[in-house]
Amino acid sequence: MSNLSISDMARAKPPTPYLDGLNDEQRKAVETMDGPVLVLAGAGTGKTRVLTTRLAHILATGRARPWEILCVTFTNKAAREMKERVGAIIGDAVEGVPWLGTFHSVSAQILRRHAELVGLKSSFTILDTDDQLRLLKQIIRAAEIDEKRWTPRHLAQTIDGWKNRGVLPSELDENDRWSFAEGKGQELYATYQARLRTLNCCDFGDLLLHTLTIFKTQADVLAEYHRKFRYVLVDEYQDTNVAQYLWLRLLAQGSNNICCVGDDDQSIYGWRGAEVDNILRFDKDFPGAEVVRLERNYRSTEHILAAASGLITSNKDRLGKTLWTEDEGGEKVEVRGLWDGEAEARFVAEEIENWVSKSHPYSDTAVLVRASWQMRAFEDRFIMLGLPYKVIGGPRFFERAEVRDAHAYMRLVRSHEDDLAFERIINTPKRGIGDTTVQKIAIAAREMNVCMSDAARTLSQTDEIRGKARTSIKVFLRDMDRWREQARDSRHDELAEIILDESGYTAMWREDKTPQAAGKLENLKELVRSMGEYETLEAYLEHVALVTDLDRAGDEDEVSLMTLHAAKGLEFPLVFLPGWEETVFPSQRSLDEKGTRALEEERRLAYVGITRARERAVLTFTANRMIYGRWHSVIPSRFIDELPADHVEARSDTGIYDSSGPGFENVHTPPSPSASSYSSPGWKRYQANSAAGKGSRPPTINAKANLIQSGNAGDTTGKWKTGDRVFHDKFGYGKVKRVDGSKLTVRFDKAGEKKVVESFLKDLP
DNA sequence: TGGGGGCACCTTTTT
DNA sequence: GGTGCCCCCA
Repeated sequence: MSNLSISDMARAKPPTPYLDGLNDEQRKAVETMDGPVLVLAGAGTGKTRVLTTRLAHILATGRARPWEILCVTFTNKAAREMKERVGAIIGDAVEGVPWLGTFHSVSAQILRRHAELVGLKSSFTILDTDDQLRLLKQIIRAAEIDEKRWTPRHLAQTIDGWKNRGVLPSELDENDRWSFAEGKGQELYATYQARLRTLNCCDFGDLLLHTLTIFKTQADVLAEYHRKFRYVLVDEYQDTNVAQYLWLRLLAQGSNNICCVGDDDQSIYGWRGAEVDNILRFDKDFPGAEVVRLERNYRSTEHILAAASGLITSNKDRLGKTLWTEDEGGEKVEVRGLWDGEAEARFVAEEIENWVSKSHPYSDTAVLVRASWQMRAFEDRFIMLGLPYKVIGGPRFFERAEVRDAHAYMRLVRSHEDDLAFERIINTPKRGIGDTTVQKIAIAAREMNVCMSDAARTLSQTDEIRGKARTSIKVFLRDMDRWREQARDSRHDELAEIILDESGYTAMWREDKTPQAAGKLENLKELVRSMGEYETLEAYLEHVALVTDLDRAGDEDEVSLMTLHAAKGLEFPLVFLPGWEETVFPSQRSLDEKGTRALEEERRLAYVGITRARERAVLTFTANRMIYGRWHSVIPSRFIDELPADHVEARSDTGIYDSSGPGFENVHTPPSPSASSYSSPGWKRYQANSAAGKGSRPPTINAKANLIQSGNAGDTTGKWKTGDRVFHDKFGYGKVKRVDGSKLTVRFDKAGEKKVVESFLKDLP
């Protein structure tokens, strides 16, 4: 391993202006070459800058030509950003970095060149989740498995998990085999793969898995890529799964020049198969690896950084970094307790208006939630106030039904063998071709060993299918033939318009009087427009298969509302982090499923959240939370306790938590679920379930009105009787002394005070 | 075949 | 609380 020192390099090459302004650690990360390098880049330390500069540096110093560099990212956004930034440094030559892209797009490129090695044609289509589920459903039905108990979704997840680990059907171990439908998992997986091959299809996982198989089994192909790729760059290494890791390791064996950039503290996709372990054992996987730490944060003020750093030290599985900033002081992280979700939304909206009134733009602020259902309360409030906002990562354009229908038409025109497309649109719009007819066609197709279009053609000439269905099929097939004819000599976007029109698809939505219909028509217009941006139909379809959303103009002055996951890589001067309550954040469900590992991942999510803030981070929790129409009495997140007190300022508006003194240490944490007030049968059942690894929701506690009855988990009807233990927002815990219609007399523990709480029942919302 | 009503579901989701 | 899915009925 020869490691040139920085001065050696400076001597060897002329000064390089793009290196100006980098700090020492960043320079080291850019210039350390000739061996594996792991750049541990903390939040806000200039990760993307280092990666792009490194790529530019390799090109500028003539170490490799653009097509000799493999550079993989996870998102299209990151890939695009890199292209732009490298372009800005070294000029237009980037157009010629053909192997810069996402894991999946690079894999697709490779796979198209060698598809026949895994039994596919190079024109294979990339399936989306919807197609995948439909296919799996058919397979489960065919295997006569109870599809209620073993759902297609469940199978999709299981198979995805296997693919993420790079495991083929034949390679499953005993444990895996039994993880679905009493040992039938393996067979189903094999059937699914065989079906995909017949249909000449790939799902997302296959793009990587097939490429991996080729690398593993075809030494000459691998050698070709070893010769080709002299440098390998990887972004967000902490999010790689096992398949991606194996893929990278095989490719990097050639040059041994691999540079991975990542942050173990920001690994938040474990539930999708990402393995933090990959980054944790980098130096063992790649012997002689240099590890460069980027620890200077350019984003946040001292308090924000310290609060986040303090929190993340509770994690055991981490390499450890000490982030620092020159931006001393600033505002402490604010923690606020609110009565319920509505109060929380009111509070956040008010704070945003305050901020804006000090002549800041709305776009300075973001609300980051754990789960998307939390967004609604904020949307309601924002709409009521007329406060401009946008939801980031909402329903995806290319996943909308109407867009997918249109794609199916195009796919079927392109290839009449696309059975999935055929099934999707044969009766959309309604043509009187129902399930029975489709089933007949499917069975005939299987018997004759032809595609469904061909089977339908044959059947329509016999008496197998009669009446309306028969004429409809004939018309449909004739239309298809005509469109295929037209496809030869018309632009694909114009053809799309013709097809949507003539098939009656547009008309279907025009006649639809539901409020959504107008939006659907808009989307179809947008679809035709975006098709026009691609040279060919193939290029367009490849693009939509690998890209999940259209770019939206992001320059409007609006508050951003999104999940914590969607916030990775972004930053805002003012960040709100609502819903820091046990069961919500950390999410009870992920804890139930994966225990400690999940807890650490939730903590990393908290870390990601706080580190999005440049100037102010405001964290809120409530006492009562409405989840799926039920009230839950909730307690503050353990993550709040884990924040270093010196960097936090806590206030409470609820009266529940003792706010008599200043400072975080005076916030009274209510009893945890193990404490006496939560020792009801419901809680016990819940705890037993959790311990046994079974997911179950915490019991519902009646929290309507201003009075919470503690521990009546089973009974949520709001019946009160003498002796009930109660909890009041102002007076704390107490005992019911007398019940008189809607009037309660309660003695409160703390003050020993007797209060008459009137008419709370009739105030129920 | 297609529409209506009952019912189970309900996290995060770069590709 | 809202939605998508399945079954049953016309």
